[in-house]
Amino acid sequence: MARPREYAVDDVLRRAMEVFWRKGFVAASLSDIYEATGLKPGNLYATFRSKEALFRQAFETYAGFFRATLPTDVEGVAAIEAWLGVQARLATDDPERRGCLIVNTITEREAHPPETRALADARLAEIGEFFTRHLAIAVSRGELPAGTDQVRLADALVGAVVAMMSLARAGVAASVIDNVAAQAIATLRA
Amino acid sequence: MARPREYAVDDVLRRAMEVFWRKGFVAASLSDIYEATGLKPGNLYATFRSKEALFRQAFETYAGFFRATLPTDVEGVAAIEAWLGVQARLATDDPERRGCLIVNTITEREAHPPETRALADARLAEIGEFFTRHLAIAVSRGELPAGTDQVRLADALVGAVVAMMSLARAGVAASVIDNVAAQAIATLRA
DNA sequence: TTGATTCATGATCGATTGATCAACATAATG
DNA sequence: CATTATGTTGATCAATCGATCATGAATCAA
Repeated sequence: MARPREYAVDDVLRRAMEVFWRKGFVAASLSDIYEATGLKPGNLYATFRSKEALFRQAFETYAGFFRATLPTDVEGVAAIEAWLGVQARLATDDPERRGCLIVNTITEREAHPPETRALADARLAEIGEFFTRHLAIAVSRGELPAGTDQVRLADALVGAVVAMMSLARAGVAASVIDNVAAQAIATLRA
Repeated sequence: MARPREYAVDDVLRRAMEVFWRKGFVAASLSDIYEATGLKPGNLYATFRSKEALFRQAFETYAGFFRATLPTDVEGVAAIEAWLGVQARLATDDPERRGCLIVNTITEREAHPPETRALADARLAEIGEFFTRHLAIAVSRGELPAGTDQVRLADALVGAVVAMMSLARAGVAASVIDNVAAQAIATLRA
């Protein structure tokens, strides 16, 4: 073929992700994207079909980073505790308090076509699967009582993560977010 | 004076609220508002200074309805349980799954000026105050142990409500939302 | 009835939106 | 070197955005 790209697609996606994450999909204009990425209209549209398609790829870029925060060196209750702690730290450490792009996208759901909604649904489901898997391990190991309502607990833990991210974006005190995580962890120890 | 209004301001605010609630502030165009309220541009701007000012009043209209869901006939643990149940039911019963305008607004925070952000902050704080008040009552009544970390519990309960509303908008199964509420209630009974 | 005052209407504003496209640049291929 | 193929650029598009304003209608007070 001919003429190689002068930029890395990954780099552009990461920069676009930052814009969408901070401003939201609707409020983020393509001018914002041009400025953040250095791309020009024609170029961007040749590489990424549309604003919506670009968003989808930027969203998946975010999902990749998000997935990378999941602990891999521990299992069961320890894995759940570790990840809640990581999420709390990430949420409170961000000076811009952007929250989580997945949660933000869910709130903007109305503005997106079905394909994008499905993508957000799938990423949210992944979070549930993480908890479901490690709760099962925890019960099988005896870290949690055999009678534990694993589904209810998993749903509540998803709720805790979603809450931490929403509250982070609200700009509440770090202690509030820490307390949501701490209370969720305390429940596991009961 | 002269010529009375042909419409009730309350009615217009309620209709505008519905639009903002469903579509979000940025994605809701004034055309949407004109259609929903029947008002014409000049008229709307004469009555409500700007889109942002209209939103603020519509937001406070929502806050009024929201506040009205708080239980007044019970106190302590019973009040908390009752309200979590009411919120779960409202969230899952809504066929449009709009979630909560307060939570939605927090996510759109970046798009709003300081005044509007402060309004959203204040409404979120109200939720915390409800839990704080009834937790104190619960402890003083002996419904909860004296050593209860009331601040942590209040933060977690705010988190539960925020989570229910975010998850409602995500369109998750009603059981997930019910489980978030149920787990929060279970924590109070431990 | 007249004058004053408020309300209602819709055309219109400049700005910005997401998106397109023709022209040109650059690299690999023959 | 010429051809082919892809990448890059920025002018430009129609549509829509939030917002304004001149005009006329409607009501009350005098």
